[in-house]
Amino acid sequence: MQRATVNFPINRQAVTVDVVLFTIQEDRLHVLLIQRKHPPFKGAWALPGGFVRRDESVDDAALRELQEETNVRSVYLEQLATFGEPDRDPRERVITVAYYALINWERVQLKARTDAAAAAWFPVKQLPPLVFDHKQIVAYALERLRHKVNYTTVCFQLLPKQFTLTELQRVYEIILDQQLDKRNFRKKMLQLKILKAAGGFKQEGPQRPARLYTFPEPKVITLQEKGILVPF
Amino acid sequence: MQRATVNFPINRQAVTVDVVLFTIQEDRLHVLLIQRKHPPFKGAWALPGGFVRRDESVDDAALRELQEETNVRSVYLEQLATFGEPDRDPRERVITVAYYALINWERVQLKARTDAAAAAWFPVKQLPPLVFDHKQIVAYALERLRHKVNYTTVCFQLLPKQFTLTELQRVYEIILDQQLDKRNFRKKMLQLKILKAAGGFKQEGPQRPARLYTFPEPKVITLQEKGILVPF
DNA sequence: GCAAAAGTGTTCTAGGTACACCCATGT
DNA sequence: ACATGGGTGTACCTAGAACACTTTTGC
Repeated sequence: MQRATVNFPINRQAVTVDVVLFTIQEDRLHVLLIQRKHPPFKGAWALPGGFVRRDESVDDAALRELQEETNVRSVYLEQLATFGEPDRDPRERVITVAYYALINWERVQLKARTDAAAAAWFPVKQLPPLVFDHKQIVAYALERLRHKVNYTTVCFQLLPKQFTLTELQRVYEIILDQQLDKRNFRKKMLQLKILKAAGGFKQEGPQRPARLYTFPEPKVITLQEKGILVPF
Repeated sequence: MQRATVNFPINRQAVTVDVVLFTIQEDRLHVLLIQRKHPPFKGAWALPGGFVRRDESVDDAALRELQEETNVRSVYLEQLATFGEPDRDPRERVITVAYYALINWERVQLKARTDAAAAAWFPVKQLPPLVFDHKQIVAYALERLRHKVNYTTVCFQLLPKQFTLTELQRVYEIILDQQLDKRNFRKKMLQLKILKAAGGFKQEGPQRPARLYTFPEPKVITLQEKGILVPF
């Protein structure tokens, strides 16, 4: 009798969101990390995140945390998985819903937050030690991103509105960590008919200007029917 | 100052797990549902699930709920996604971590639970009205299962230890909801070299006996390297 | 001998992979 | 004229898709 009523409050849990925000800088994939300002693990690096409020959806909480760190509203954000080992946080039981997000490097403007000492981008291959199970979360996010690249258009989220085919190919190469054949890449990308020539050209050095393209689809699309992008 | 301490208890949330348990009966994919014994929605059908306890991992909570319904310990269980709209439960804010699970029809033994009036299998194509967002969760589980079938060996979880190639093909056909070519199916399945002839034969009617196979790998494997099973 | 499911190979086609040279520009 | 990255086409090969008949058994 009493058990049912006693159990109720006991079952309430702390729920957080953590976001693995990727961008590309200097030809490498980077992840945004926050240096913790408060114990536990004060000074250690962690993923941006925080508590889910009672009046917002979990997705909204992730978006909000991201905005508080980066000042950016519209990023591509996708739920990854929920991590719920009872001892993953030493203070108390915390269940976290992990997300990953992609942002074009031109749009990033970091903003220090009150409860974080500093925010910085780290190359995903050279991460500092991370608190809790955040290393595992980043590894999982990277795995998901690598898979997703093969059959969706998530890569475009890492590029500015207009980009050249070579820049696009670089994004694929950086994420997949392997070189791709230029002719095969272009052939495949263009025959998908998802890119539109922007009309303009871009010239970086003393060479032939590169044609600029845009991705007119509103968001990320899955290419199951159109033709899979896969291993090239 | 006071804010930080006040916010803390407010941020505690009710967290549940819900499991979409699939099995195959009568050549159709079925889902296990529970008829609610208590308000709200008393008498309505819902996915099996319950609160995550403070001392167990979220995965363990899903396993425990499943055991309480089916009496079965080792099922294939995979986290699907977390559903966290603030108004998905009319009583209060409940965040649920959804799972899907697969079980061989021979191993299912339903057991009525104290807080559920009844448990029953429903064809996934003829579900009754479901409470909360459970209809959406089932749809998502089905989508995941259909994808997963193409590049993993999850299907074997729906079959007994020993099975014929025709039975295996039926499982694929039922899940994908399309007919497959017998010769191409067998060719592809056998060249993956993941099946072992069990030695025995199975005969159902007045026809040639079918060779029995087993799947010796301990669990579900991903076929990325071995060769993708995909659309046949 | 007939009904009913088990079992078996080949051809065609599409798409992935490998590969090398000319083009436009700035200095 | 040369250095630099942009841009283009073909041949080969593998894997998926389509397709029909023989085998084994019970009645």
